[in-house]
Amino acid sequence: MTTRRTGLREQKKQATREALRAAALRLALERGPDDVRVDDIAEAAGVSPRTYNNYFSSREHAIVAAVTGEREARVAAAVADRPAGVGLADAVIEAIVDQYTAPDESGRDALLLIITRPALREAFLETTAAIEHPLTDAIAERLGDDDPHTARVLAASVAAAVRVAIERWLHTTASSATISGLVVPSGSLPDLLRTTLAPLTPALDAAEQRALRRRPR
Amino acid sequence: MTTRRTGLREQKKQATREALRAAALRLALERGPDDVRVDDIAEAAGVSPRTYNNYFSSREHAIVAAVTGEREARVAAAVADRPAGVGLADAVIEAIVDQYTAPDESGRDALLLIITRPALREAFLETTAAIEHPLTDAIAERLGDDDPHTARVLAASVAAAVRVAIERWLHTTASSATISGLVVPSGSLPDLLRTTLAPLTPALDAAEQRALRRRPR
DNA sequence: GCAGAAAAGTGCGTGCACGCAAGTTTGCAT
DNA sequence: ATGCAAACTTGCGTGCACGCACTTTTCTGC
Repeated sequence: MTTRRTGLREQKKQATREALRAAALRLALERGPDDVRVDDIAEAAGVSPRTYNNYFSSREHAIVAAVTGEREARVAAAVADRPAGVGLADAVIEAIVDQYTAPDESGRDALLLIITRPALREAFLETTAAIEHPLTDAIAERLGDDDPHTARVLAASVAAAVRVAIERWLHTTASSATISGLVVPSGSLPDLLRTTLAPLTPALDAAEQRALRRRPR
Repeated sequence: MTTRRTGLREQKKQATREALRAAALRLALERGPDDVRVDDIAEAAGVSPRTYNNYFSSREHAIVAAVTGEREARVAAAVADRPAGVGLADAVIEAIVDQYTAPDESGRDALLLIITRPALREAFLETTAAIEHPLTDAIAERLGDDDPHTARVLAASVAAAVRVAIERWLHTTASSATISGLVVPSGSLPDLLRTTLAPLTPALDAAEQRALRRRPR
């Protein structure tokens, strides 16, 4: 199940990617994200600047990636892992809530960093799009791959809704963080995700019913 | 109803924007889009290169904008114009189909240009995101602005679905265009849009029912 | 009308993304 | 073992996005 297409090659690749991620985050935390050049990141990770952007298309992506990790894969796995008994909507929503609540990103200050800088917030929002394809597969699995297009649309919609939720979360926490100093009341994120995703429940349910009717197990 | 915030100022601004759009498209058609520098576009439109990207964030956006026009505004208006009797789902879906079928973009060759070049296809896909905010307003209007958040999520989902539809359309037409030469069988786009948007109908209906129950007219 | 404010356009400098064409490492099969 | 092919890295060059400070134009209140 490990994503190991080929041996040594892929290992080094992941190692480089991880080194870049770590270096980017470390430097950003040390100096503040505006005083980090991609040359610095590349040097710290021991690769050429040119190689750097074989991995990341922007400085911001590298930093954000260090915080978000491989969340998209984890979300898809979490959906697949829910017992077949629970409804599709529940499976999807709870999987997402779980993965976005984890151990609070194993780095509060990193999250704070992201929240404050506009460019990083932007990049952070963009990561929501990454769950679309893994989630498509996970949903298609549950619907029985008869109609992969429906799964795709649903996954895209869920991803869009997650984006909206995080947008709102960033909006509110940015305001309150400005006021209260350094408080990051991330406590409301799960609720925000649930309420934002709620309007999509009927669509998920309907698709599930259709699938059951077509392929009664 | 005209977006006229202030007089002469806004006019000149729109004129410049239009000049840039036109210049970008003309040059792209003349020389092929890869041989157009933004300096050329700026020069052709009579502004400095620096001014150019006060208007467009990339060369591709300028070209695509010339073809898509202000579609997002037209979609929102079309939704608002549907009689109050028709259901929300129908209003939204048909408005979108209409606006994406118009007179086939008043320029077949321009569309063909977009379809062939990867960078332009990318930019074209991104335009779907632009309908989110206007559409949010239009949907909120129909739902009675009690809960603007629901409207937002639905609009974002619809935009995502439209993106998926166009992605598929580009995919299929790119293949068939390669084979058959210059044929652009855009005929299937409306159908594609309808089937792709269909899975969202339950969500739109449910939101509408909730609104009706809360605010029986 | 006129003065001051606001906004649009401009010049310049910097950092970055990305294509291309080597060079180098890894994998695989003989 | 060894040679070949594919993948990854690298240097270099080009075009571009964007911040900043400044000029010019348009708007607003007196």
